Amino acid sequence: MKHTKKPYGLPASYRIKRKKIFDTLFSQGNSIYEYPFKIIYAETELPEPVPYQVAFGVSKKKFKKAVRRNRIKRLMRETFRLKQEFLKPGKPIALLIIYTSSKEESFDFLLMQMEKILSHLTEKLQNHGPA
RNA sequence: AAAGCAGGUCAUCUUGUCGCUCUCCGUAUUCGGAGGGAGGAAAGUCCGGACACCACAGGGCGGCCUAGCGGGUAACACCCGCCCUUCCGGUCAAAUCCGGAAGAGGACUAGUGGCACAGAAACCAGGUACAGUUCGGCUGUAGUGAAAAGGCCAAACUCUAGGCGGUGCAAUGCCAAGUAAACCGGCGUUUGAGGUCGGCCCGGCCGAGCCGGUGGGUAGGCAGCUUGAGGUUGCGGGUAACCGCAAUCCCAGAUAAAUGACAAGACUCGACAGAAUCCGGCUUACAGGCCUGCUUUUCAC
RNA sequence: GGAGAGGUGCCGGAGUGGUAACGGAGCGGAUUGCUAAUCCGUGCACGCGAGAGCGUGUCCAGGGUUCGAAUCCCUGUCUCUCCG
Repeated sequence: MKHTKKPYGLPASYRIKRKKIFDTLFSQGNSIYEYPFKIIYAETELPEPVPYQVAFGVSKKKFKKAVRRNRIKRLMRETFRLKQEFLKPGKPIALLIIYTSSKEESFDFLLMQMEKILSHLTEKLQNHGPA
């Protein structure tokens, strides 16, 4: 038992905190899309003993007010927290989840789409993963 | 009671489950418990400070800012009181008076400059037409224009009075890790390069390295970081802004960056909006509730 | 978070108190058998007019100073740049 955590928790160690990881994501990352999310992901070494690290992004161009951006990032974090069981990577992976729409969607819709995109991602990783 | 105006104040609430962040406790980064967890504007960054570094921030020129008088304040371009000017309303009208609103409100009898078009003439003056004349280029009228010979403009230069050194927490100090004490060119070591971050000069201080290019490494942690011109209540002073004293309280501190989700319930169905060193103002955005004062109308006594 | 710069017609871009230059695009006309090139005219919006044309407004938005503002001052808004 090297690491335990609450099944629906999302502590700080599961979030990306290094600029270096963001640089790898932007230069070498692959992407997958399912409205309104876009996930940029890359298999890479992580500074913490966790299976994955996440970050959430909302464009300032699309949401000018800080309150709205905060709101959407909180909804995204919440949906990921509740649906993270659908993400089963073989290797350590970093992912950046970006909100691409310019309007705020309902929480239920976001839950559904988050489940979809994480399942697709897991599928894709298992097909191309251990090559 | 209703409507309007002005000022102040509050900013949906309650419970449960899941989750985030900080502090404390339990041998505890991971588990558990207790407690704290956005705003009146947190915003714009428009002013004023505190604080930090640059020299204990010094002199001159330049530059920038402020503008009635008095007070408040750490300070201000803010706030309070008074005066003045302009505008609106009240009495048939005017003056006065009463009520209200607005105002960057020193100086064009120091100088410089500007006054388009129109008009005979526009700031050095000059003198058109008509009429009257005491014949003196004297007076009046016409006409153009915002203004016609004594004026206007300083949110024109300027003058007067006063103020301002610069840079900003990505300031600054410390710890750890790691690369290359690399290569090329230029300047310099008491005959002084360079630094002293705003423009220039002077003076002073530091001073053996500095500048440009090529190429490479790291971008982690701690302090600053929240107890403060602090909040609440009471008493006292002052027309007021505000100040004094006493008691009491501790009320976010993140760093790819914490306050969210779901369920249930209540009502007046919830606006604008999210802390990033910290305060005092100003300005802008904003659903509604409550309180106080004034005015008008209606009803009751 | 902090420090600055700017916004002029469809596009680029001058003007910094007195009638909004200039270039390109577009549109109309001339030239041509047709097109390109060339030459001439034309900023935009609204209103009036049969038409030629005329009037009013317009320099990111609102307010102020002034006889008069794209220009000076204040407030807001949008865009861009720099700072370990």
